[in-house]
Amino acid sequence: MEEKNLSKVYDPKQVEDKWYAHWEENKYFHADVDMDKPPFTIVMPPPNVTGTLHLGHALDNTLQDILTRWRRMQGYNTLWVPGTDHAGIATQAKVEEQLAKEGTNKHELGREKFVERTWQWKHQYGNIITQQLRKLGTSCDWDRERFTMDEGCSRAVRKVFVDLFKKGLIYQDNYIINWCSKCQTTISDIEVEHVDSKGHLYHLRYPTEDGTDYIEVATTRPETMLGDTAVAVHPEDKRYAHLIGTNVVLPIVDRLIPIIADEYVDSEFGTGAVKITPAHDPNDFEVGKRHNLPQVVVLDKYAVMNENAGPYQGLDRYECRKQIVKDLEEKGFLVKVDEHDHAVGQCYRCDTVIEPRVSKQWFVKMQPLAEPAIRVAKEGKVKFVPARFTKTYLDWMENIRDWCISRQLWWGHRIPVWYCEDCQEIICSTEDPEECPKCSSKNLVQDPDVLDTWFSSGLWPFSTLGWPEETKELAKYYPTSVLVTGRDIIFFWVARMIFQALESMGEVPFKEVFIHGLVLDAQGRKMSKSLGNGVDPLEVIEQYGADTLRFMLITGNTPGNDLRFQFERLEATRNFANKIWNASRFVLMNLEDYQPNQGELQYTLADKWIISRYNTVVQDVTRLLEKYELGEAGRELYEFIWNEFCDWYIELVKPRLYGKEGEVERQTAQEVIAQVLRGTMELLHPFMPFITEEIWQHLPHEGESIMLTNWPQANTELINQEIEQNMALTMDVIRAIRNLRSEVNVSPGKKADAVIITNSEKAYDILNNVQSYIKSLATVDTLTLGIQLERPEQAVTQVVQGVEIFLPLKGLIDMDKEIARLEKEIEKIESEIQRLDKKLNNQGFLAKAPQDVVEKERAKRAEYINNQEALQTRLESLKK
RNA sequence: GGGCGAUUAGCUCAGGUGGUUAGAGUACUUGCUUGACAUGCAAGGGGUCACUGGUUCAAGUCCAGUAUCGCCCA
Repeated sequence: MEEKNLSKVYDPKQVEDKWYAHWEENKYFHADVDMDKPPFTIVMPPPNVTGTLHLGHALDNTLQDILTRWRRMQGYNTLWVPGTDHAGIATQAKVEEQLAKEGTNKHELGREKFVERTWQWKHQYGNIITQQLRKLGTSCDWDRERFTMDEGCSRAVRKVFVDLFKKGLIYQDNYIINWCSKCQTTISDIEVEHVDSKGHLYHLRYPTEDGTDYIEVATTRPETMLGDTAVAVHPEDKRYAHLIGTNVVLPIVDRLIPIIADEYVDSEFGTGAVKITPAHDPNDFEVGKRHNLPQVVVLDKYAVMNENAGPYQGLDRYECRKQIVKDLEEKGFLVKVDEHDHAVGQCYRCDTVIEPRVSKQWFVKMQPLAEPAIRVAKEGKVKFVPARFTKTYLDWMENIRDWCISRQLWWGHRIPVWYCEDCQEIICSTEDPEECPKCSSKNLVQDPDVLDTWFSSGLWPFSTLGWPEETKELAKYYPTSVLVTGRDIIFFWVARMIFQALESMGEVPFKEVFIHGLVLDAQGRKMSKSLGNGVDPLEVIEQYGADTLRFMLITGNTPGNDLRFQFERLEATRNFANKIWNASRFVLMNLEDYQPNQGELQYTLADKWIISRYNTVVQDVTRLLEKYELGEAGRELYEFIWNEFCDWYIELVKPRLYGKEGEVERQTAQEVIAQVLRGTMELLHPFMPFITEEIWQHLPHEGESIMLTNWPQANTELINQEIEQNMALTMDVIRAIRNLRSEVNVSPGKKADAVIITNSEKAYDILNNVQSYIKSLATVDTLTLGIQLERPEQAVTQVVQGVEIFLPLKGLIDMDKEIARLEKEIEKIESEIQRLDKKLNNQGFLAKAPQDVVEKERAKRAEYINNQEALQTRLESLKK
């Protein structure tokens, strides 16, 4: 930025990439583990390697970057660990897609080659998102970037698995799981999304064994009847009591199945009798276990009917449904079909309808792990911000079910379990075993499944710091300070990190969890590929700059709430960046001969005021950041910069900077404006890192970079209420004159005369001192100020804080209009006085309200009375 | 069915521990080639704070209930 050739419009492209490269090259983001300062640590929620940056990432990482930059400036030993997640299903799907284009598939390639190929893919495309994060300005320690499948993380995964296995907390069992027939893998309960949809309720008739009677059952999935192994009724349901223990004949397959009694049945729903398919429904599975019912699997892993489906073998599940309904109807077993709304489980990745299915899988036993995880949240050792999310977390933790962790994929952490082909021994080990420890056979086969991706991300806060090695990083930076993530991911990730950390480290993974909402489109809908309403943050950055995107995202809402993405707000924020730019341009233009700390300075009211305001802002912004109120902090900076620094201080300081009032005056103005702007840029730096660095570098400063400078400290002695009040009066008077000018259409460029009359010596002194401000900011030619002056006849009037302001305009005033205006104003003030009178005549208020509140109300009343009397007097003199 | 959140200006949102004449941005009206900025400046208009009760001297703010919308869980 050559001070003389600044462009009038801020162009982020000239600034952002340049500074990011500079910071990164100089290792400013790198944390020195040996630095003897208290640590501040964040681990980044690792985005999927397959992913590209979306607005959710942008928000999440902006929040983290603000906290990180702020703490770093405060002097903490600050570490922000970045990284990516291997994203099992998603990544595998990408590579499979590639193979399909090449006319091959993973089976032809073989497992080993496929995994190699996926690593290749990762090396080629896996850093797209980390490059995009750099565009956003994230100040994470790229030297410590991690990947959930790198060597260290993989060691951590194996160790945890083996430890849990040895404690009996990981087990293998035949159980009903959620099967995605498209992804060809199991998924955990929380990966199933329940989507409301319109379906049908089919009422079927199952004849009794002797053929004299029948029982009617209702189902939404008639094709599963082929796998029915019982009909259940409620034990106290009188309608069916006589049938319990007898058999019915399953239509079409002609198999005898018993009628059983189980409390799970809801007598009110449908006919009160339900068909039981233990192999294809989670509830039925439990019923089946209680009653020792056989499990008849009728669907294969492609959701196609299998050999147990008799004539329907080979049909897709939905074709089978059509066919079977038709057949049942023909044979008289179909009673009726009702419309029925229900929630259908879908795969969160591909939206395919999930098929519950019995199969042998690995599980984590949750009860013993959940207990300490509940305790730390209740005891506040892990604190959620906002606090209400503690309840979301606890509700889930307290009702948790065992976690199915095996996935039928090739990309991921392979389960460290081997089976001996000779003696059937099961070997669980952190190292690949050479031979069976029992029979010494070398005929070992590793379990083909891999682990749920969230198993490894659950270890992220300590695996990234080197665990299970006892690294310096682990000692210094663990537990981490805060975790920042979206509220949609509390169950998936936050909960799992907490219990994994408590189990493996014996300590919480982070002290606080800062939860934010989702970024929605302008209409308040979730952004999704199918709706096509997504906004690409990189395009936004290209068009508006990263600072603008960041600031818009964090000032647009309050913690935990969702945010609507509106281009209008983006423009408004871009204008703010431009405003900062131009204000700085102005300051720099007037700083060419500036020499810091030159002799005695003469501070004016405006100087003392902006210094007082600045120190208040330092206090407020720091306090708000401590409370994670980042949006409020940003908004306060916005208002300070635009409304106070630009609109008032710069305007007030112009004459002095132009040298119209002497050399010391000019030097003082330079000193104050340079210091306040520099401090303000430092406060704003965590929010808008690029533009603040660019400006800071051109202002008088010490140090290499704004991001390494000390966070401003408030000097409370310079916060001065009296100064602020005096300035408020000055501003009120200036506004009043401007308002009067506008009322009577005196064009802004035209100078006018003004008369100011007050009966207060204090007000006189204050205003006498700021005559030059009033003249320049209200474009006043001759200003007459006095205590007992004669009131001009031909003039318009306003009264503020008991001070009467006149704009004498001979012949230009419509007296009737002016009278009407004054009457309206008096009316308004009188209603306020009435309101205050009511309050001040209330004995309860006088007795119970704090004294200072009462005093404040009295003072307000006195001022209104003062104003009202002045206006009244004026009105009467005009009416004469 | 259970839980959580939202409801404040035309629109998008702020409003620590109750006490402001209820704010901002945007949109709107009027006037401005103001020695940083028209991505700007100045002056305006615009709100029964969803509804009903309650607590209190005092409620946008606290409590209970109702309605509408959204999210999560079953």
